Amino acid sequence: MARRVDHSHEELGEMILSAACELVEAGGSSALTARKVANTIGYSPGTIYNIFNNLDDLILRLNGRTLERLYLHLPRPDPDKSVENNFDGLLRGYLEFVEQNRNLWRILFDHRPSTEEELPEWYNDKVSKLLGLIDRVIEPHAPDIHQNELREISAALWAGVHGIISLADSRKLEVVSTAAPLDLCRLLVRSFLSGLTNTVKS
Amino acid sequence: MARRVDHSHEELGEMILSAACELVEAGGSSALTARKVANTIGYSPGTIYNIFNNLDDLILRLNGRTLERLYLHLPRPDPDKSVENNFDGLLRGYLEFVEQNRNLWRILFDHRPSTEEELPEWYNDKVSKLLGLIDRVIEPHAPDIHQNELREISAALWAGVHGIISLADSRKLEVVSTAAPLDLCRLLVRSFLSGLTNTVKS
DNA sequence: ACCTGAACACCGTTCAAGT
DNA sequence: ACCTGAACACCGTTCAAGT
Repeated sequence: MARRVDHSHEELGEMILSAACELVEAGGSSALTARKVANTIGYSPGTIYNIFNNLDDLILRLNGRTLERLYLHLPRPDPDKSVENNFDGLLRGYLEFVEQNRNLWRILFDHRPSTEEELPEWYNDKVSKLLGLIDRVIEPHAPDIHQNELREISAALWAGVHGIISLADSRKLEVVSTAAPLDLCRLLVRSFLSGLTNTVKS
Repeated sequence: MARRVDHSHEELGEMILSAACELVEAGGSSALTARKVANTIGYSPGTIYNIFNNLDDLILRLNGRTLERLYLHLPRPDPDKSVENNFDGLLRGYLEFVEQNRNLWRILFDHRPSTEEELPEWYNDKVSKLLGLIDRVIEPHAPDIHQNELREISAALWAGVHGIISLADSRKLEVVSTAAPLDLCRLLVRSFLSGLTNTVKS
């Protein structure tokens, strides 16, 4: 019908992502549809596809923002504190974020990269930045460690914690334990870190 | 159109679940639709809803079967073997199952219980039976442990391993480590078990 | 009693046609 | 050049009407 110069390409992208964010926060991932986004910003469905390749692409950008916000929400590791203290800070920060942004957090991990293609670099960078926080907690604990080993340790620990929180979120741990997710995470982290020195002989 | 006594209520349930299983194996969760299931078994869409409450209910039953099959696929812990050996057996069995049944495994964990209602007892029993395998591996390692603590340890360890495998599956660990999931799991399990004795003073 | 299949209220995505 | 909105090919779910 019309050519509208009300909003630039970039502005439209912003508006779409904001609308998507609101819709997910309010109604979970099933509330995020191209039609609803279009409706929210007062454009037609087709407009979404002028800016994003498809819904998957849109979700990937949204998840990028969530990663960014998570990074800003987590406390910075303090070299003067103990490893356990620092890790506990990250843990509590992460759980707090999950609680406050449950639906955004869910869509962050529910989303599976569509095909065999790699995730874009800007996305991997954001993930890497987050893992860097864990590196910085563990590094002083094992100063002579190889960079590769450090990354494996961070990855294993982070993935382990994530597993507990994500299974707790889908209520698949209720059968098996009444313990709070935070306590299970602490059990995992403490034992893992305590056992690390015996296992990795650096 | 017709009353068909070709198949009993139970037979229809079987046929539907088999068809659902095939569809998921072949095309992932997005290939599982009521219409396709109906088509596969030669009935109308409405028939599905005579047997199951809705698609969620159908998926829950399908997941029950997957849990059953996973239990049968895993090796039984051997009291004569070491904890590490036994756990490695479970680990390799689990990874093998995931590889051979990727789409069924994905739908098992993607599925989030719809409302606030509890999971049915028959489902929780199947999960519990699986966790029991881990209990039996750890128990001889710490014979004087409380039942509750044992369950927490099993849960934390299982969830941790699950986290690694599930993040690896969605390629969210590639950025951070080139290590194979099995190796990351071993790192987690070994350090955790090694550190356990220092952490839990039973 | 059992099963149908049309109907309702939705989807993602495309693309010829308008301004 | 930009945006539309109708169109296509799908969804889950229901329920009056058939046998």
